[in-house]
Amino acid sequence: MMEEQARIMQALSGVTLAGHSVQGGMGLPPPHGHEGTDGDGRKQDIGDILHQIMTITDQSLDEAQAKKHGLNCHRMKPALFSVLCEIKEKTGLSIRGAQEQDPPDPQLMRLDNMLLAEGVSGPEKGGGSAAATAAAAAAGGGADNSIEHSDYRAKLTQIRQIYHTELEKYEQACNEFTTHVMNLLREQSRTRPISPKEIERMVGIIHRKFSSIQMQLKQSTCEAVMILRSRFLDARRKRRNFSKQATEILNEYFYSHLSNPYPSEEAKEELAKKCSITVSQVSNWFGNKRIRYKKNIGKFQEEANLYAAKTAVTATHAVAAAIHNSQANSPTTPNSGSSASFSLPNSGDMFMSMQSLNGASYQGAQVGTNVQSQGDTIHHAISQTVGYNDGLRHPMYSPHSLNGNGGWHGAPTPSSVTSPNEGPGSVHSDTSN
DNA sequence: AAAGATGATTCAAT
DNA sequence: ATTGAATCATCTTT
Repeated sequence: MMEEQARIMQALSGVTLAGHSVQGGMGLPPPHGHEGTDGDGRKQDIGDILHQIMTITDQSLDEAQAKKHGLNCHRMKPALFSVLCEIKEKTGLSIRGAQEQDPPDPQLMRLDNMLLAEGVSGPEKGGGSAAATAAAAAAGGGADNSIEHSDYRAKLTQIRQIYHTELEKYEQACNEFTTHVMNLLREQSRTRPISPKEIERMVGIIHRKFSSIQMQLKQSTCEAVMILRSRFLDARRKRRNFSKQATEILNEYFYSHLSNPYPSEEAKEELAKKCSITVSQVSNWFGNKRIRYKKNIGKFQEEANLYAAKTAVTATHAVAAAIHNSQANSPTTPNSGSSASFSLPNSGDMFMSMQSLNGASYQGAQVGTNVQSQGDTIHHAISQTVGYNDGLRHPMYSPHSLNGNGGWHGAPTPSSVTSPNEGPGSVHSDTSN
């Protein structure tokens, strides 16, 4: 692309450098064969001209120069010139009015904006890194990536350099070309009337042409940046497993809320903070976890037992305290005390953990009234607990754990009392670790 | 290198 | 807007 342009420039400048001579040559042909012959056989004209140019000799050049000088000094010249001016005045106006709009190309603006946003066309250093970090933040990751960034930034800098040098070349070429054309026109203006407006218009045309070329450059630069981004910043390509700790936390939450593993927005935020990942990553994780768990519960039993036991250890205290609490002031006062607000309500899951710990022994001594209704969940827990107690689980997982029809969403625990109150009061006290 | 695990994305349904 | 399901692309394990 640029090469062509350069070549064209080369050629043109060659012509213009020899400008005087060529003009002389142009004037050389049949005295009446001037530049207005564009009506019919243009190709033939070009062929003729080429032929004439090829056959120019020094001698003929001198002759032509002499002739030209003669014409310029002709006594009738001023008069003829003014006539030409008049004619032009009458015919030229219509042309001029037609091409007088310069709408800012929306496409170009879009490209410009994007390049600016991407830090390609902006200021040298700050723009690039700012855009890079912004993009990184958007892509998710957040904290870990800095080494990959340097690579990305290096490539981006490379692109920016190429872009700038090319742009500069374009600018320079445009300027050179413009000055050449203007020189040409000025030279010609001695023999034919050329108004400044016309020159201006010509310059405008040239600039438009060049800016369209620039747009191509910008376009391809944009593409390059996009490709680079997708290569380096697409999180899918640079997948990093979460830290052991993070999966630990997530799993704890998941298995301790197995009856309804849909963390609220707040819970997600808290989990995200604890795991130093983003909220959407938490959502992803739970989405994947749910579907994969449901898809093959057997495979997750061990894990489930593990985390059930783990949370049970901590939950036991809580539940025990709660039990104590509720037994202490069973009559009327619920549990609005300032002490641990283990709002028993959400203990549907806690209870499950208890089950895991104590086996079915707890069945009779229900705390409040609420737990009974969690039939399905309890079954689930029990089935898992059995496997856990056996040490090595035989494939005795109960596929009905998810409510037979499949689960969480389709039939959300037919229970009436306990679980629904996950709503306002449940601050999701995930003090599970 | 093949197989499995895992985080992310896409698409349709709600 | 959120979710389930399928799928992709990568990482990890075997």
